[in-house]
Amino acid sequence: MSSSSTTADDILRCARSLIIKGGYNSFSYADISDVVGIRKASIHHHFPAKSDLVRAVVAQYRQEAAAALTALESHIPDPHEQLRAYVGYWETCISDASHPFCVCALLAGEIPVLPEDVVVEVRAHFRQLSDWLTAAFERGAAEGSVKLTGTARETAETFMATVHGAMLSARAYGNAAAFGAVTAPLLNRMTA
Amino acid sequence: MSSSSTTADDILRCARSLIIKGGYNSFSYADISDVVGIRKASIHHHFPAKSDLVRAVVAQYRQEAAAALTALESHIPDPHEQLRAYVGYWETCISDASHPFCVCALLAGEIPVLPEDVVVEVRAHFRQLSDWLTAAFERGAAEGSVKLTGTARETAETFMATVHGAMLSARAYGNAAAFGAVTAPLLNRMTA
DNA sequence: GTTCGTCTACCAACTGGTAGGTAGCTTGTC
DNA sequence: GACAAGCTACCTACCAGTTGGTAGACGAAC
Repeated sequence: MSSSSTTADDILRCARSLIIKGGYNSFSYADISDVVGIRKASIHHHFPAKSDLVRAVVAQYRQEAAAALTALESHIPDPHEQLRAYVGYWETCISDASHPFCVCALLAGEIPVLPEDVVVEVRAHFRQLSDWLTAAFERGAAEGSVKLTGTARETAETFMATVHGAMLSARAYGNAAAFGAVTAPLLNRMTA
Repeated sequence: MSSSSTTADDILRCARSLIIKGGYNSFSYADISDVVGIRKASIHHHFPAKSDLVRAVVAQYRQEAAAALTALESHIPDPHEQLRAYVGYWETCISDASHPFCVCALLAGEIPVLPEDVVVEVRAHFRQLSDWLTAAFERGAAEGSVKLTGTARETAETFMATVHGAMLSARAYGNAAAFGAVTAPLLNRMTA
């Protein structure tokens, strides 16, 4: 259970990037089999059903996101700069095409056709991110470095939605710069 | 070509609502066959390949959207109220669950796995909507009823992204009210 | 008498998933 | 130190059901 089993990690990594490409129904165990260099049946050994695999991908993603947001909080004291760093992270991911979409934002669009346990994880990610953003806006407003529109929660929800919509626009236009074009006014407006 | 062929329309309508549910790869000709009450092979008579069908769905959707936006423009003179009406339209669609997602916003997320001709249509919708919003913001700013953040184009792109992200949030939370919670601050902030 | 819409009957490829076997490692016991 | 037992990770071989798509026949309508 410690570390040796890199195969399960390889499968998770591969599944993640396939999900980012086109969601739950856009990939199969055969696709993973090709990339990881393992037989289809062996994937079922690690993740009995497809829903198990995708749930594991989202759970791992959420854990990493939580850790990254906590790290960001401890490295950057100013809430305004934290929000900028969050957006900057995605700007980098999109422009180098390494990880050009939030796993949960993509899966959220497919929720009506997703297995229930995956839906639960996706929903939890939205709550988690909204909570973090709300806290940042609250501190920022208290310190006077950030301007709210409505409550901190409302401002955070609007902020999150805009970032997700910006990912969609970048894909639609086939142009990574579209992400920055959307988020730059968002960040500017944030300043009191 | 005139009107008699309602079957093709039935197929288009059905395909549209299936796409709204979960995107390109979440439905099959068999699903449509069940709903429309026609054999799979007969669907192929109207739309030889799946990409033809989906391209037609998006093309029809774009045409309807263009007509609706034009109508909205002629009925509501004030640009600020036009933008409010646009958001209100989606708020209604989402709360009565009749049509709870923009076809093109959903497909945009899946672009890397979509047939090229569908991608072209989706991209065209984003341009079309962005143009309409930009024009509204330009007029609104000129008349003083709307406040810009950056250029009219930038403001429009941010506005569009926020509305799309709000659809995603409503799905993720499983709560139609989440759409309004995101868009209310968006509309309030718009006021000079 | 040809065009149109639908049908039945196929198809190969792929889907997620299962059954059963095997090689290698670890563990407990004599 | 030998050896059986159990476990893990992988394999081949298979499954039924579904996928998008085709061929060709039929009746109705213009």
